[in-house]
Amino acid sequence: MPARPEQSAFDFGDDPVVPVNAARPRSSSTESIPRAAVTELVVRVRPDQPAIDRLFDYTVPASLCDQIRVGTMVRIPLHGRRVGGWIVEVDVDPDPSLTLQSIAGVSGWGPPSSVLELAQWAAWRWAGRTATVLRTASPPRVVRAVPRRDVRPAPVPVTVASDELTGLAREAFNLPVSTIRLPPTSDVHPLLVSAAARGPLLVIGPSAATMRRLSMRMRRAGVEVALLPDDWAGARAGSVCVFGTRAAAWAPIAEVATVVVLDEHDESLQQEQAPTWHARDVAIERARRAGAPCVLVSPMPSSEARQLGPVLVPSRAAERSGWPMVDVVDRRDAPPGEGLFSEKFVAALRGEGRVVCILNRKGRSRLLGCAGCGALATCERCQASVTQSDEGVLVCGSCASVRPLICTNCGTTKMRNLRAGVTRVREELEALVREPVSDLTGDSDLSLGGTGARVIIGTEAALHQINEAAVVAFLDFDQELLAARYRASEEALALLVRAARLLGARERGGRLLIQTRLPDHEVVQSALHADPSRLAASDDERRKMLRLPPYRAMAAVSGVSAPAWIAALGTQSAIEVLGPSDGRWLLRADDHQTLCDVIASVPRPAGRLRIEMDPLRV
DNA sequence: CGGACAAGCTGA
DNA sequence: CAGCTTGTCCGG
Repeated sequence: MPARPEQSAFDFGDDPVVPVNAARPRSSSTESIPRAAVTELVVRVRPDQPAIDRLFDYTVPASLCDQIRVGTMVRIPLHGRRVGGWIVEVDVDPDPSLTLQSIAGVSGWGPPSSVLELAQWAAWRWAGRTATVLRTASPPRVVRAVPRRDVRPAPVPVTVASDELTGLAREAFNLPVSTIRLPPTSDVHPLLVSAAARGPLLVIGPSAATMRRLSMRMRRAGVEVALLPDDWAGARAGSVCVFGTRAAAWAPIAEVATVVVLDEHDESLQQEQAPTWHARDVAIERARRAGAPCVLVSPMPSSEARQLGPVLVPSRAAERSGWPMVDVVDRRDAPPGEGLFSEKFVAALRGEGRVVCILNRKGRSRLLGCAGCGALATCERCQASVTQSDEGVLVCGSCASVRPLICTNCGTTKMRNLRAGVTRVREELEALVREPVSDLTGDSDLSLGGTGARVIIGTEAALHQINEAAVVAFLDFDQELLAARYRASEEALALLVRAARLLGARERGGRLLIQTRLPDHEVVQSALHADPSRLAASDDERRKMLRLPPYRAMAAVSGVSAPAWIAALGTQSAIEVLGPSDGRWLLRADDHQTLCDVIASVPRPAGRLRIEMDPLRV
């Protein structure tokens, strides 16, 4: 393959680049005698160590001047050692009382200036350090050169049928922030093609596999695409569509005409480690700064999205066809002893095609009772309930001590499994269908061989690892509906969305089977009627009443220096301090502006302090 | 972050 | 009081 022409550092168009001879004499009002006609170029650098949250000035050797621009990654001498850093400003007037050192070298290309500024905003918004965010925004490996790209006209979409979706898209492109409610199995490709016709497009979604697939289809449609994180240099070259997962919110593009966030409701769009930035919110701010529309897409728009802008809804018929058929198995009057296998489930199991059974409990048993005296099996040390591991021994859920399978009350070794886990249910299923049944949990490694079994039982991890099924059955959906998390309902519906994608559109005939004692629950009803607004309505009410996000801004504070920091925070009328519980405080304010400003105003003591903005658990 | 330097602790 | 640990400061 012929080598691609590489562009030299200074014929690149997006940022103002310093000409080689930019080192100009600085006019200094405090000096009456003019300095030498040519002084050295001075740059301001942010070190890549998050703990050093300051900027430092350095001179640039003439030999490196042509590689210097805002964002360039450099090595700098600092306090007797060398650290990395980003140039944040070029040609600055340094404090004349300082003697500057010279940068030690240029390591490569970095984010454009707009992303540098966005990172600084995110550091405020999620109470973190700018350098932490900038690391995410920087190339995974050193980028020495960026490909030259001839700017070509944006491709005209190959007459995408002027269907409903493109109509909704046109509406969305005229709004700063909006959400398109697209059912789980519908195809977003036409939407992306019409967005790409508007100019540089940024597409962010939760799944790397999906983003790869969508980017390849886009390429086949004649659009130049850079897929992150691999093609960072290609994205940096500009005039291209960029696809990627949550970190792509920091894609190194100077200009963007449209930003699209797919599966906006998905929790994996939020970073788990602090700062806990959310790709949706970064994307919205980014689009706002660029004057571009931000289009959120989701089969079940989050309450955050509903708060941020209008939700554009397809016709009832279109939405219905994008959800699978749902069988709700009402277990309220299940005969005792029927266990997890209802008649309807057994019938579905005996049909054709792959059956994926979901039970969010690992191991053999999560709750055991003695077959002799009826006592619940508990830990000898801490009284918590014990579970039975894959190996058959009893393990305490809270102190992890292990003991053999014996009743501490009467000495019997016969135990009744009151809440079976995946390992045990796999054996029962195998006995029932008389064919091999595979189990699949987060610990399973599918890369070796994969599971060829027709019937699969797994935790929700199975929904990420299998991509096709004729039936998906939730054996105990109440566990999801009743989980003690404030987002439990949304998380439960998100599981049904995942399941729907294994089944495909309604016309394919796949069945989504839900065993529950709460058949009237909004989550179940939303899936049954292909109408997520049923959950949305009740969710908004509840969140308003309980003063939860998005009606309030919240942050969780923990870590060894949390008590000291909370003390320094004191009592302020603008924010409410709750806790501590388990060494964790909750802060609440009317909005992010208030909460973030207060947090930023309190200096951080030394030691570990974790501030989790917009926590998933409160 | 991590090097420098100071103050504090230990043992003969 | 040397020799070592622990803590605080600060960087261009």
